[in-house]
Amino acid sequence: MAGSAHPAPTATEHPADTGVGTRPGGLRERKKRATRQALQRSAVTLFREHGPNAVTVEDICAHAEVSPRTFFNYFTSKEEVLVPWAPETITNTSGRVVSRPSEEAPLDSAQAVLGEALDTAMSGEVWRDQALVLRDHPELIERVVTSFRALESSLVEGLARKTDTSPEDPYVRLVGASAITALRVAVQTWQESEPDERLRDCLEETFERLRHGLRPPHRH
Amino acid sequence: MAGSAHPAPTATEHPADTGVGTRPGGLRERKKRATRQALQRSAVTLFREHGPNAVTVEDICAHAEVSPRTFFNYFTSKEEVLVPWAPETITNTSGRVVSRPSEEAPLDSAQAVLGEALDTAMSGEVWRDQALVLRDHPELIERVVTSFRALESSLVEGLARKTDTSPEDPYVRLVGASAITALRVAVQTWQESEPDERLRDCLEETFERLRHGLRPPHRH
DNA sequence: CAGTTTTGTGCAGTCACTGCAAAAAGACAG
DNA sequence: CTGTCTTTTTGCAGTGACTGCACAAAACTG
Repeated sequence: MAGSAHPAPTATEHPADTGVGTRPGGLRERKKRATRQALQRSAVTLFREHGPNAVTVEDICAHAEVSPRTFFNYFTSKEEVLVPWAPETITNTSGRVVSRPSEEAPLDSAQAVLGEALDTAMSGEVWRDQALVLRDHPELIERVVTSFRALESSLVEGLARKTDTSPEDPYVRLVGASAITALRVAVQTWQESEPDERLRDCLEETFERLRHGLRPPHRH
Repeated sequence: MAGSAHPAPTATEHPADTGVGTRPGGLRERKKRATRQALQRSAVTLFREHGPNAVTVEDICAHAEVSPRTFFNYFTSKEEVLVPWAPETITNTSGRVVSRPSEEAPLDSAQAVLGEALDTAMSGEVWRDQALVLRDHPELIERVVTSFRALESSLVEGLARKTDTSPEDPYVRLVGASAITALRVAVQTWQESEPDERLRDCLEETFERLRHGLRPPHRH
């Protein structure tokens, strides 16, 4: 049956890579998601409680009731549980950019797509604790930065396709990188602002400054 | 002798922190610099030859002819040898920003200061190999990102003092973060450009795009 | 139920990194 | 030169992240 959807189903897949053709209703799928979520929730909770340094992978797994070895079937490092983006979000980003209106400026497309990504992230159950842990332990950014770069790459690829250039084009690269930077600064600003401040507004304001060429704000 | 230059000379200092009052001519000072340099040169060279993954701290120390334990007296992680900034550069940055002309726009001050920092880094003997290793092994950026954040912090602090605001001010933060991003993109672009391209020009062009609000370039 | 595929687990091993205490070596006064 | 103080190097023992491998357990399929 060479015409099957899976040309090479023989390859052993790791639990983390949800095979494309796996039906969402299966028990395996549900268990996999449950395990991943349990590990992430346990880890983030313990990080928040005792500080990331004091928490070992063994602790996390004890709390999630799985074997220590299993942790690394789902996350490549202890701190990866702090990544706010679903793998799917990163993958989708380039496509979302492409399907923005063609007359829209690249920076605006980036803002729109990253805004959606942020909404998705914030709807996750662990978002708040993730953000707090990262705020209180800036060293951990090291371990999370790779996922931001992945998001940036996807963003840049989308922008390149949309503007019919290459992902190596300096302009497109700068827009992508600056957009991610704006995202980071917006979140940081938002975290320190009044509780009723909306993240969407912080993001808008930050991108607005970028559009104004980072000129100094007016004094009154 | 409480009147000495060192009020508390009893504290045990680690070799990495060059005590403020140490005379530059002393044999200790020279040996310390030599050891640090030997370790860095050995590490970067071996990284370039066999790939960072295949090189252990033990290998590095064997090549530099010091004990493995000594490595961690100078660097906090194996990959820290790839940081292009001298610790001094990071420290000086805020001051350099402050001493820029007062009428200069913040983004321009940042460009000027980062340009100098880049010149300093490029004058180092290991710069080229550092850059190549980082280009060929993007995963390692994780371990270097902290030093970029430190540079960013120093930059932001200088900008805040210069514009008489606080380092938490969203505008100042964004300018600092964007400037570092521009630096990164400029270096990346430069690495892929023709060999006669000047890094200074890439930097100028990148900042120029930022000043133009990241508007799309004109089509001809 | 029997066979296949995927997921969980145990085990052994490598290696980065740390604290501690003692050895080695430079600095300095007399 | 000698003894003393300070700084740097080193050895040692330990923790814990992470990996490869082989096998057990569980889920899917017919």
